Amino acid sequence: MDAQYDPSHELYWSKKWKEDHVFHSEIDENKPRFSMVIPPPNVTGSLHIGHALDLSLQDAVVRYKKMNGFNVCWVPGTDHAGIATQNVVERSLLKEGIKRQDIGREAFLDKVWEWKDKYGNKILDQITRLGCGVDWERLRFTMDPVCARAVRHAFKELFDQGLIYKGHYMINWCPRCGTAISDLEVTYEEEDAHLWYIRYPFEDQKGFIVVATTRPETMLGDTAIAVNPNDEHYQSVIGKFVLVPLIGRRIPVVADESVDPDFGTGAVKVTPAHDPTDFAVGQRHDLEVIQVIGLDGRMTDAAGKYAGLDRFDAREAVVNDLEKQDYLEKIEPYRHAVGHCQRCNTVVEPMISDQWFVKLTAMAPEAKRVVEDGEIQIVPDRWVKVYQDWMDNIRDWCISRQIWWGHRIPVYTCQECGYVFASEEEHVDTCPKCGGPVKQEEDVLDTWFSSSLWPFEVFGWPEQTADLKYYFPTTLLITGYDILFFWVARMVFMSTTLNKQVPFKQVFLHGLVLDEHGQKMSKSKGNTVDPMDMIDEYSADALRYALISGMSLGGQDVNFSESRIEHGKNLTNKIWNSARYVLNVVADKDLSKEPEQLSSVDRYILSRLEETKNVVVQCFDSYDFGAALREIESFYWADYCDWYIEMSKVEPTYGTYWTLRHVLEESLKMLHPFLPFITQEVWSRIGFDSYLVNETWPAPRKDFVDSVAVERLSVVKDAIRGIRNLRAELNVKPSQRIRVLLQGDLDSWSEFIPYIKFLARVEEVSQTASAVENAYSVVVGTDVFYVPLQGIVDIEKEKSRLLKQKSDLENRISVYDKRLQNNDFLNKAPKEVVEKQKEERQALEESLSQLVKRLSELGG
RNA sequence: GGGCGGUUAGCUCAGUGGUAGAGCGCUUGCCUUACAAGCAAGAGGCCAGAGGUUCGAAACCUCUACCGCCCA
Repeated sequence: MDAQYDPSHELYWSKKWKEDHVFHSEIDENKPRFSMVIPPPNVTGSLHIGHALDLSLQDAVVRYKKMNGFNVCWVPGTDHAGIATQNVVERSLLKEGIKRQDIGREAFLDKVWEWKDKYGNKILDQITRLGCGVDWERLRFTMDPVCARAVRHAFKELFDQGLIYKGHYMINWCPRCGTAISDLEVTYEEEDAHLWYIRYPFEDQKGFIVVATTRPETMLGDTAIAVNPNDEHYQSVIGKFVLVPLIGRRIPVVADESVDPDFGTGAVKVTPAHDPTDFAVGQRHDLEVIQVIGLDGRMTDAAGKYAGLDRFDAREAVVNDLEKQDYLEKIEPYRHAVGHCQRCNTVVEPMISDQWFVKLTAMAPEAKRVVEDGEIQIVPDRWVKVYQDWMDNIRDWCISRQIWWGHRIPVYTCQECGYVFASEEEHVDTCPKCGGPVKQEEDVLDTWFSSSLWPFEVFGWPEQTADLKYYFPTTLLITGYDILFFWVARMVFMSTTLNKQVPFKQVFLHGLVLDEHGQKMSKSKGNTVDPMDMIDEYSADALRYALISGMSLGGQDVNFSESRIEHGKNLTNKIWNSARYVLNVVADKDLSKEPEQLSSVDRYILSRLEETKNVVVQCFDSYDFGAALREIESFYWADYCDWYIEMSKVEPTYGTYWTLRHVLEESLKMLHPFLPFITQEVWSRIGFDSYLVNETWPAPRKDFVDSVAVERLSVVKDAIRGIRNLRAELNVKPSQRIRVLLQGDLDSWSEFIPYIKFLARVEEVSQTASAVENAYSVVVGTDVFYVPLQGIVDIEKEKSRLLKQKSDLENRISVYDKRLQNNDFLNKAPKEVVEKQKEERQALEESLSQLVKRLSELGG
């Protein structure tokens, strides 16, 4: 084994796991079941750091559950990402000067499939590289025939139940993507903008009414002015008519409750075609709807002389003309939230059009109930409230997209009789009623529609397959809180409606990965981290370490830093070298039998191992993965490597060798969910030809719990640290061995003297009945170690050392005294706490009296 | 406007009512034959502020300030 750990074998193991179907699951009624579906990543995408965290966590759980005897099934797959994928292919076609319309729908879709077949495996390879133990034989793509079938079935089912409908409503339109998008796909950003105050003259030309707007270009589509019915200023104008500046359209002043009297002048313009609130006002007052902005973001013919202008150019032009013609009262700076397309950041245009909707308003109560009743447990539970609030304010979901790549809406209209129906069949040519020709809807479904069926469609739904019955509902879902609404909630809607069952029993929502200063990563900030670069530079284990060790129980965001991943790399090197040492030492030993004799030091590390096992299991069971990892790491590095391995070098016995090896093996098992590669590699170096993930999780060994040994060792460590500290302070060369005299019960120390000699570089420890002249001293409890040094002992230095220790002790004791002299404390605190405090004070007091004695010997 | 997080060492963060921990960074000394990707020893904190509950608060409650996120 090399002195430095080389992670290049990671490639070997990830390939082996896949080739040997290590993570393949089959139905097995004799084992407890654990099933989970991967949040399917975008097939056009590559792994980003957020995926890496999400996948590392899932993999850790999968390995942990598998080692605990579960029949684990983790289903992998990718998402067809309608708009994103279409964009990518459109862009590449455009390089050849081809528009998708030029080649038509079918040819275009062929191109997309070609593209997918060529590049769509990238992210799957990356998942493999990260070490993920997914069931590759169950790999799914959301456009697979089985998923397409599921989508059609789900659609028809919901359509027939009246839970999907087509409607003429205001939706969010992205002019760049050329499609409707859902409310969730709009992100609002605060922007510095303006409020333009525009004069609308009354039709009799006697005065005008001033309205404030952030969007002057939409005035071309104004069909009313609205004021609040209770606004005294405007009582007299309600019912009157004004003329829209620049175009002269005659529009009424209406009274509507929705108008905020405190906004602007208290009077607002109403453009039903281009604003959701105005749309509602328009419906209430039966106003005309004039669309002045087209689907391409340019002004329509209805905009008169502005027709053809981009909406933002039109804004400038309109403002310009208003100013010229003296319709502009004033301009104020104004900060407000502007909706952008989540995908391309284009400013979203509210637009009225015919779209398909899922009636979430009808489905929300059940989705709410299953969480309320605990049928689904959301962890951390603070998300429950967020989820419930969202359900309380739910709006129907616009699912139609004006693109080609995706699941085409399975609704047909008979060209003869006009019958409209949804079908589950892949192709429908004739009307089931009259046999006439039918025409299918052109639009495709929101990608999230198929994603919402993911946890059951991957098991063959709607067929009631054996897999579906066995693996569904899934046990756990792990994903980031950022897709709670996008995905998690929608799966609940779909499953509770279509299956009358929850899609998963538990959801763990983790935080997002931020940069090292807690900033969101973004390309424009230039602070993104490519996980594959990190893997290349540091190893997948190190990356997994950096991500998971940064997690805390509350599901906080994880700050990613290179220093953390570097530490992960150091940890793997530490594991490597400690294993290298141990394996070398035990190489020729037959350690098959458990030893009959164990030293205190052996019992100490075995007992600490038991404590660690307990904590780690508790952490896993409470989804505290970061703490689990930190706990094992600290046990392995601080207890096992820094103390036990070092101590094992002193007069090793069979028990020592056995313990060295035992703790190594058990530690490897506990580390395996987090660092699968190095642990597997070392496991094989031990000589095992098994996969570590198929080994059994370390079982508790109550007989190894030995608090006395742990307590003894803590004192021994204090002695060693004390002597080391003394050496360091006095600049004693590491190579120089020193003599030590113990004032105290040598017998009680005898077992540990060899360790003290080795670790504190002590030549000899002998006993002394009384204080030693000309020596430094280390007080450990009631005992004193004297260290006479050749040459002159600096009495003043020794005194000041001891005085500092004395005042530290006195300070600590005074805190205890304050507490123990307080009658309220003595009466009200639990007895065992009082006892413990007394004991602790007593121990400090004993050390103090030794110090005082020592100081008086020095004449201080 | 409504809601949710956060504020602890220079930086990034853990912390379960009983006078605070880690990693990185810093100082000092060590290539001590597992590991310099390491070892040892150290320095460094009125736990954001103010009230309250409690025998006792970094932790529980209330308010304030600031930072961040989500929703409208």
